[in-house]
Amino acid sequence: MSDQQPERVARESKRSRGGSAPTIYDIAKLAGVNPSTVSRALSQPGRINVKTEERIQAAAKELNYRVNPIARALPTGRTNTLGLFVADITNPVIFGIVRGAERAAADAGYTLVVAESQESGEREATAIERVMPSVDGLVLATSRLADTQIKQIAARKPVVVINRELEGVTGILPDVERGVDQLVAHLAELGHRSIAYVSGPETSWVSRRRWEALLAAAPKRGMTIVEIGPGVPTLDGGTAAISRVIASGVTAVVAFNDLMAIGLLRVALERGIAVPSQLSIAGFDDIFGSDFTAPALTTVRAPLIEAGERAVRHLLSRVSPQSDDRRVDVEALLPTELVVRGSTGHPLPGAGD
Amino acid sequence: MSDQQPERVARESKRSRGGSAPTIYDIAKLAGVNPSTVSRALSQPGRINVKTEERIQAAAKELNYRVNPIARALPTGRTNTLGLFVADITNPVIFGIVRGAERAAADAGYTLVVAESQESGEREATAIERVMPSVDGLVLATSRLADTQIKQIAARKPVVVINRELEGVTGILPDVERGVDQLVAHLAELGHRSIAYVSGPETSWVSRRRWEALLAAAPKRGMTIVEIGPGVPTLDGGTAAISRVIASGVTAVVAFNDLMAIGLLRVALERGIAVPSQLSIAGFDDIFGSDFTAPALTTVRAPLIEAGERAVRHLLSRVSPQSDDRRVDVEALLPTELVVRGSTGHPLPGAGD
DNA sequence: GCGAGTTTGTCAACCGGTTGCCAAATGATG
DNA sequence: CATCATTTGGCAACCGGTTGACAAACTCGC
Repeated sequence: MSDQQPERVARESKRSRGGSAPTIYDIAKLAGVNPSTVSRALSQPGRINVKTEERIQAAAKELNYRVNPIARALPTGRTNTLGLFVADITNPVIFGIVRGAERAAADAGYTLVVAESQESGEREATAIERVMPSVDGLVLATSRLADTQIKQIAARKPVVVINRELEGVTGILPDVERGVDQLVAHLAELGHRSIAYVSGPETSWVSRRRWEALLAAAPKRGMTIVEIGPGVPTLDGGTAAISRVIASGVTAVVAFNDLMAIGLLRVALERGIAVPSQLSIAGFDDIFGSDFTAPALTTVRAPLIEAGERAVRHLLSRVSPQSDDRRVDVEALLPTELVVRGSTGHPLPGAGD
Repeated sequence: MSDQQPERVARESKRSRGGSAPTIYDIAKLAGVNPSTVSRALSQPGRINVKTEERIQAAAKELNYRVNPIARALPTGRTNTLGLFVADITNPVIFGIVRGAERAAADAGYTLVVAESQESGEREATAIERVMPSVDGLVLATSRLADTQIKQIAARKPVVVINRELEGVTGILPDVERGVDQLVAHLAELGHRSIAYVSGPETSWVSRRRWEALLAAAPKRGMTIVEIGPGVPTLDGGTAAISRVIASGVTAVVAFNDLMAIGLLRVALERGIAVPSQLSIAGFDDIFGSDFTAPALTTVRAPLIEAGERAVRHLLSRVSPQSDDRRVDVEALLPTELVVRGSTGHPLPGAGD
């Protein structure tokens, strides 16, 4: 029976009436070879006779062929896509991470899916669940998930977390001590003897780390330090803390992040507190806009773009080991550094008393 | 011949040794039905006997089944993914758009792919080409592509452009006149008689529109207006324009966007020019941080989150018509409004002469 | 000129769903 | 109880690539 390839014929005829994108079958027909040969020619250069390969390439160009990533992903399981999950995409701390990640992914020919959990662990879990099957790996930048949840996810797909330490999961971490030491030294040099730390969310690993680093550094310089918080990591979280800061009698306050620091700065100025002479203020991250304030904000800069880049590059090295010769150094902590601007200065004699 | 289902058997046995995610075949086996029945039960509730459907649901739950979006996308062509393309993800104007788009997409169960062209039309074209087959539609937020290129893309997939007017392509546009009228009226009221507009990139549709609106509004209030530019839409672009602004002798300057306005503000203060008494400065967009400056920036706010939301919602209505009853009103322009802060004020007598 | 070793390209299964078609089962009706 | 209409669910093709196995064609040495 001439059961040749009825369905194939049907397909060709359907295809020939244009419309949808060209497939390797179209190329195969045009070049007079088998579809699998086309597939090899396109994805494994050298596997095929040069002459044939050229013919196929020509046909592909003529049809303006683009490989269909979805069709390719199905049998291979490789989607050439990475997922980036952030808690709040409008938080300027995120921008740098997103940019670095996007750039590193695009450079490697990968697509980046960005999802925002809007500070909700539940939303985050849902989004991850949905995206999981169609990505090769995930970057969790400011996860609101519990450690165990993250570990479960990491057991299914390669995961990199940023600013979080988790056993068995690669973390991109800042060298908190470095910047904090610089900051504390800077404040000590200016003549401050007492600091307050306005902390961020209770669950924030970063906030704890910053506090611990301050707690270790301050006594070494003969300074006292108190913690005020926890608070929400926003402008409002900063403004809300001002009373307690003032009540504490310190001459310098370090906020969990720049947003809170700016909130503090604003409300301090509103209340007629001179910055920095009556109260020095410093933040963390050096976000966009932190030099817009008057006085501009002293802050401990974190290399956010590099964090995003490194996270993605590490993920790529795990996803496609051959891709990059130079392995990403995940172990090394990201260097943080103090950026001195106008919001810190010598305390007035008697300030803070 | 008992050619029963040799391959299926092989598959099952492979699958049974765990590892990969459960499939509808696993569910089918567990529930004792055909895979196609499982597919129907899961994607067309009601098509199947209630009793059977329940059994399948139970099996799915037991196996913790998640539909594989890639496998689903292949035969249907629907990926449940949208693409968002921006020129510069660190530009604060973008943040709102991204957030609005992400939220609207997530709410509809869609995944958002974000790609950054880094101001390069070529990169943008490449990224679009790569992502195109795996998205159901695209939002171009700050495209650097030529009109004809965009039209070609729009012919292949649903496209929505933001802040750009293009025949045959849906555009989400701001009501520029509204905010500009308010701004010009505000300046006139303060006593200004001459304005300069520091324009953005030559190719920017928005910059042209803003200039046209100013050009129309200023004379109505008996004010003169000059254009200075084009310039790059960044802080540096603003600072670079200061000499020409001063030379023009105006008492008020309106910058293409907030970044340029802040650049102008900074360099003006550095040069000892009092703001606003010697020079009033205003911007556009009301980006994050535009109220951090001293004085805070007067600006024409654009509802960016809504722009992103509306873009995606419109796209969704085209992609899955049944999804939403209420159609998105794309025609309506997004209302812009003046936000008065400290950077505009009465000109000093003799200022600008 | 012939057998061994390589290269090249074809066959067909497969990834995990979706869906048109149809037969069996069920239910309604006379 | 027979007949016809309606559900219900199975079969198999299909989406567009990838890839292991293998046969045909080609190369080479003796």
